[in-house]
Amino acid sequence: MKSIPLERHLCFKLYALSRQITQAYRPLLDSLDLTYPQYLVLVVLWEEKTINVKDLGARLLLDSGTLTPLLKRLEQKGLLSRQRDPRDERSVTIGLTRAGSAMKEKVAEMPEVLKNCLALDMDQYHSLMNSLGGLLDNAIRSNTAETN
Amino acid sequence: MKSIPLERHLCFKLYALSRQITQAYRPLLDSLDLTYPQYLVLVVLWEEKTINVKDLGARLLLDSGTLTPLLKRLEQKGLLSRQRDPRDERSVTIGLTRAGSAMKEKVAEMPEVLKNCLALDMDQYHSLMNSLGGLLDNAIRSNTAETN
DNA sequence: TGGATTTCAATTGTACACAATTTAATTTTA
DNA sequence: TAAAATTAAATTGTGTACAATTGAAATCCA
Repeated sequence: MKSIPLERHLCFKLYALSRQITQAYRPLLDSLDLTYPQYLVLVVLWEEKTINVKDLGARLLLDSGTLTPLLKRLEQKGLLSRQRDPRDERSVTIGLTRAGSAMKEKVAEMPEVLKNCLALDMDQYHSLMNSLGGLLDNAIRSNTAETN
Repeated sequence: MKSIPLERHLCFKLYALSRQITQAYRPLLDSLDLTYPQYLVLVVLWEEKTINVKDLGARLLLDSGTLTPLLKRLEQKGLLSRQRDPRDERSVTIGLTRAGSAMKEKVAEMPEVLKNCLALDMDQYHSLMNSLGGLLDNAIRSNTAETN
């Protein structure tokens, strides 16, 4: 049986590219003592101001096993607060501290870093964004469909 | 300052899509007692028959810190062999066992799994493959460029 | 040629990912 | 309404990723 070379694997291109982008962000994020997933949590919080772990997980497609320790680290750094919802003690509400809000200004050059890394023009950017958006929706639907 | 919503982040789409594809592969890979990175190592070996850790790392963009324990696990499962190169004792040569070669037949439906997950037609597939290939090259070049 | 440098894999330590389980709280329903 | 079922986070355990260091071997070069 003939095997398909690594370079023809779409999954590998996505996997490798995603990691390379994280590498490109690393110098800036390191200087802010942030990891890439921690940055993504802040992106959501700059949008939402407040969100519980379940909804944050739904946005980032991450579960509490990943988020709980990550959120504790961000809390340790003084960037966010975690508190049980008094209306539903099962739920934990995440909110930004002043330092967490202020971090938004410090990551202003993130888009520029990505642009330099990928060397994409606006047309390619939007086209790729649309393709990936559709594929992500398909993949989520496909993975969510119960095999009953 | 206005913040960019998570959904407009190209990096997040790539990061999330890559993980969703791993999820789609999981049932099949689980049934074979393989992880996705372990599968990728086998993909390279089905191509090369034999390769050292350094070259394998260059192909997969992974370092020995990731590969050494991963390769030991594949060796434990009896899928590959690891041995010091007698010509250069610093180098470790990886080779497939019969079971490792035989695994190729068992992952035959991987492309079909991906196709069902993403619902891509051939044109979209090739177009995306080309875009991602170019971007990956750019990203690697950008990340490799020393900041001297 | 022999000490300095470089190279390769392994090791150490931190931080994700994610399946599976646990614990506590809420909701359903008999 | 009280037991059963469900839900939300946290916990546990395995396996990546990756920076930094280590140790051994090969290469450089004065």
